[in-house]
Amino acid sequence: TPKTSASCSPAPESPLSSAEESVNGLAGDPLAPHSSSLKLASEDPSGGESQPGTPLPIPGHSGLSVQEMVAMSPELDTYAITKKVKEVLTDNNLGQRLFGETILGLTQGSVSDLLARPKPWHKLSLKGREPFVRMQLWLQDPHSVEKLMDMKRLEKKAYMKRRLSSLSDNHSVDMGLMGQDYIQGSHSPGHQHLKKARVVLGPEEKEALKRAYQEKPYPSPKTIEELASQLNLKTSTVINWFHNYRSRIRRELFIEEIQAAGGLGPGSEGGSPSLRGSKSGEGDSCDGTESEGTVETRQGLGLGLEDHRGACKDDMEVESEAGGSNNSPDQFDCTTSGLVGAGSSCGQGGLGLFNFTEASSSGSASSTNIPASGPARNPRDNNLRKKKAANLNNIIHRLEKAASKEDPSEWEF
DNA sequence: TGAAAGTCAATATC
DNA sequence: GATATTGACTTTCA
Repeated sequence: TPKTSASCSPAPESPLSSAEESVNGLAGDPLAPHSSSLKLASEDPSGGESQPGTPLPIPGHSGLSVQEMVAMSPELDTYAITKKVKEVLTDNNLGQRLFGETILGLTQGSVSDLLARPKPWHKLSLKGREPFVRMQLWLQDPHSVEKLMDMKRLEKKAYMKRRLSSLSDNHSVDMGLMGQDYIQGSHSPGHQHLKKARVVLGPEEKEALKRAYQEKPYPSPKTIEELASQLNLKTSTVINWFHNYRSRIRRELFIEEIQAAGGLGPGSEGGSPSLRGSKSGEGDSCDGTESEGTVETRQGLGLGLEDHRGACKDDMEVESEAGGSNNSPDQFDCTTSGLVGAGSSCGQGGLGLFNFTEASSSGSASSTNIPASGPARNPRDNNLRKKKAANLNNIIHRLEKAASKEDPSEWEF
């Protein structure tokens, strides 16, 4: 995991003081967290642990529901947010589980996925945007880290207490450990759940499914049946696999595109996911039908969290507008992704999360996502192009097939 | 209504 | 022990 040290990032003890400064400068912003104060579960009089599904209230915005805040939020750079969150968590040795359960109301796996493969803002539903808004607000809280640390300490303390009492009770069974053997929420031995056996597909099965996907990303029920019987799987497993694979490959391609857009290699920093979003993967990638906005700074936040809409921006165009990849990762806070817009100056005069700036999504000019020409900049680029070409070929193939059949019911999509 | 999005949670991996 | 992966399921959306 690459760790970057932000040249103008705040000290770990106050990771986002610059963000707060910028936020506090927003007089009149109804959503600016002026008196930002995360209410951690440790502050909960009940002392109860925060669980996924019961995220913390949004600090400083008690009058607004999360949904309202999400709806009012300007476009956020999800990639920059997750990058910063990862950085703060790593720097302060805070785990995804604690962060997820306390701040986002999500499980560790979801957090991991979210942090590793954030989707572009404009591709997220309102629900999907919620964790990013929460992350953003968390980042804005100058005491976010210490509160989470307190939480961690409390958890550890409670755990030790449980261990100790179970030991002193001299139970034949260690209740403290036993809970782990039961499905969450049911630690009673009397409710020993039958854990649903998890289907684990073997390499050959996966390979076969992938091959089938290459042939037909949207297999017909008949094909699914055949695949299921050939591989000795349930049809629902095959259906699920295709759903998941389509969804995940789409995200993978998105990440690759981001890196390619910035001329970056794997693991490189600096590309913004929202530079260019695309539906890719199963052949519905940007085909010129998706509108886009102009690349324009949306908001600064003092975290370099500008966002850029550009679903199908030409690679070279994006590269030039984005400023290429010359920016050092060290400059993240100020110049995330090399996308610094007016008003973003690392905590000074930056804009808050909910400070609406000039929206740019209206003026749409469609352009193909796959450059008709232009030299590939790196092997990853080539790879991406090949994938895109394959997808387009797939679309063309299906269209041709469809066109050759008069009866629409015979069309296979 | 079907596909996509979002998430959980078991399990693999580091 | 923490994080990553992924099959399954629920919710949302067009």
